Amino acid sequence: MTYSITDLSKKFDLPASTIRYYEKIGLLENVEHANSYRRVYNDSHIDRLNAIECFKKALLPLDEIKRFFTYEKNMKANSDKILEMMKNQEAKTIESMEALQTGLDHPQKKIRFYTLVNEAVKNNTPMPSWDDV
Amino acid sequence: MTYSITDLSKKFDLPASTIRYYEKIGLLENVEHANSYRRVYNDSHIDRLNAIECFKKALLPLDEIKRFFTYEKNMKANSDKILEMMKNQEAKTIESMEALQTGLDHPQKKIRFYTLVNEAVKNNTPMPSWDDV
DNA sequence: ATACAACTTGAAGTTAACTTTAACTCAAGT
DNA sequence: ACTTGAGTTAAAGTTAACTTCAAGTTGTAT
Repeated sequence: MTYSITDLSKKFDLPASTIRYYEKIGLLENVEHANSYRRVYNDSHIDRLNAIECFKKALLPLDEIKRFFTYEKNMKANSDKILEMMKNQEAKTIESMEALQTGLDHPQKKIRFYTLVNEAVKNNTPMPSWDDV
Repeated sequence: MTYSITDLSKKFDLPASTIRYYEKIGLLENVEHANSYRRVYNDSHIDRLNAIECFKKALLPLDEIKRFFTYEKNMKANSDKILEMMKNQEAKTIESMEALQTGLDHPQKKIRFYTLVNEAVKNNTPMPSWDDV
């Protein structure tokens, strides 16, 4: 099964320019150019793009994602490095999630406060104070 | 109590250039310039920077943070907008946390797999397959 | 008085991850 | 043969959030 750049563009909801860009920076490899012109992709590229999208969601920068694929090519020799990288990323992600939670506290307090403000405005009752939340 | 830019720089672990930049884009307001020269900050700026750092952790972009402060100046008139903004941000943050979790699944499976690879290499036993994780 | 450290300015430079542009190339349909 | 549409290239432009730079200013210590 082969795919055109438009097929991938639709499948992954990425502009064709982005897919070309990923090839340019080495994230997508071994892309055939039919008649030395148009790009032709196969299932290995589908797998690769799935992995890229997954890592992007995990907030890995593209150069780290690329480094992962480089290591993965010889996983026997690089399993240590991959293991370290993944554990590292796991730690970062958890840290990031905790930061998000900390960041949420403030907005959530604001939400409670401004809900009270809204009610006060609507019911023409006295404004709340921060002690009320 | 007043503070120099270096005081704030140390307190918030931000380069002075960043603090000047925040003033430039309107995130820090009403900064006195002593003798129309050096910047002098007060406790309101400490509060503001605390809020900024909090929102940054919650991954709010600087222009949204600025918009928040603008609304907050007249919270009675803008409580609706603030409320909407905060709920919006809460939703985004939760979405982001879920994406992080999804992104973690892949690395975590890799960790399990490469742990097995590591063991196989060290013990000179057969390599694992993906079905083993 | 003068040197120096700490500060100032506006403008240009940086990084990541793309996007846009301009000019070009095919293959297929009319 | 000609147009069209999908694809190509290299290079320049974009956005966010800063950082760096060059040149100038001020209070304080010698």
